[in-house]
Amino acid sequence: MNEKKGVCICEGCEFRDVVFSHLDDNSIQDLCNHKEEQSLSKGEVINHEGEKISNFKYLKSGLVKLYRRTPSGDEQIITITRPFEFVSNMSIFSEERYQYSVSALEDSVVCMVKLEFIKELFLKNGGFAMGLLSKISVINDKIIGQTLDIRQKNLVGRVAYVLLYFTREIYNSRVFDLPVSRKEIADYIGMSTANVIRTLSDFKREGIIRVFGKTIEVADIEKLENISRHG
Amino acid sequence: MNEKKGVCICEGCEFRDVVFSHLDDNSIQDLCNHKEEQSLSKGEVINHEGEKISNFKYLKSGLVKLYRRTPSGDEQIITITRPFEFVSNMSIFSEERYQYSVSALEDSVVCMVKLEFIKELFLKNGGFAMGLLSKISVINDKIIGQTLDIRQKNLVGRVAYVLLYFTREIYNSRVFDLPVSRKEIADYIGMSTANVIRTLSDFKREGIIRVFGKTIEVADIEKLENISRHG
DNA sequence: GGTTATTATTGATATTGATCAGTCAGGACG
DNA sequence: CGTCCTGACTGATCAATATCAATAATAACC
Repeated sequence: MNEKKGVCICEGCEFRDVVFSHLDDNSIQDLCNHKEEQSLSKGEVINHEGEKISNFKYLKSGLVKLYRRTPSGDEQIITITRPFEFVSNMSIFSEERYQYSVSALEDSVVCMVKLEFIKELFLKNGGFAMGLLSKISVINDKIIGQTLDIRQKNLVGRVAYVLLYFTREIYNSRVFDLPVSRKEIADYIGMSTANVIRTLSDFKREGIIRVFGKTIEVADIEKLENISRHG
Repeated sequence: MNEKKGVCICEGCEFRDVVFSHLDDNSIQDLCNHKEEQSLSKGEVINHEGEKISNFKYLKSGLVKLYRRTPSGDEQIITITRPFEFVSNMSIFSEERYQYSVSALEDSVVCMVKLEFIKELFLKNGGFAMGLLSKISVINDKIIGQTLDIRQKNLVGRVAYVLLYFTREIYNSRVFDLPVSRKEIADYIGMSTANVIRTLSDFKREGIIRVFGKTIEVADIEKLENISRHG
């Protein structure tokens, strides 16, 4: 978990456009001086459920999962998301502590700024505040929508749904390396690991997907969409 | 659907403390002059999924359900909530149109202000912006948490969970009139109506609840908690 | 490069929940 | 007061999914 401080290359940061477009160059420079970057390897945890929130964080590169632990000790994955979709946890302004954990599914870089600093900015600058609120709302809506989508489908529909999610939202490619284990897919869609595997095997047998180790190719995306829609 | 305009009794409004505590008396008066109240009878719809968002709305009194329609035409209830917990839809600042529908489960009063007006206030007044963001975050976290809680339980656990939800969060009483049909409970917890009814009958048989028509009394709340926790 | 530990896979079986069909009870209304 | 209609309820059966157990395939590690 390697940390760099103050290295300011914000000019090229994609996130700038999303939330920070309301800041002038001075404010951005100021922000840069307050930011820290953190490189994380696959598997490392970014936030722990229950930990005190002290930084505003966003994902600069990589891929993360947002999850919590159920009373029975299982992991429940809330969402999987890539850069700029993920702004800290949702609740940074309303809660003292993280509601959920976040960890890296691929090597990732997280950018962080002291929460106090962001709060001041938020209070001073209405445009920034509005941009941030919009961003957080969109993320929340996405999570809620996803959860409801999944809830309303059956096993095969859910598996098809995640495959399409990786294809479209995460990798934007019909061929990709699965960044999660079968068990993690199961934790995400709320089904048993054995049945996730079985369903993937079925898809393989029917020629809907091809599997080479961790690499998956979606061969028949229309069929997958149909299954996801009607499942 | 009866509308009153400009009647300003904001001094007594509980919502004021929640979000509007950052406004001075003038701003509040100004806000009052821009607000409209709407009385709705049980069953009436407050927002339609897909409709254009033009007002900031909050629930002054009553009880509402937030729901959407699945592709197959079933209703999927996202949450059931009482006054001050519900601030318009989440996405008022990020989306053009409502993502979900909202309708009244009991006679309700909704207070509304033109969205433009709230946006201006948001831009001008950082404290107000922060208050609003916090409120929206809390609501979102609650919805996400609830949905995850439900997802992770089995049939009996889910039914126990909603009964406890009504007891604790909605009515704060072990005796209450169910504001929803059995089918709505089913749409809420994602199970079939028949099985919801069966489970309620089981609870009745085991002496965990008593049922007099629409009225429910939770007789053994510890047992219900156990079922909810382990179910 | 062999050994060990995980993770993936599959089949058999047990549970859980959905569906279907039918009855019942209560309210709305002529 | 009867009839219609809707929501509540129940039993029987069927379908979906979980669980358990036993290998196979991979990855991790000395």
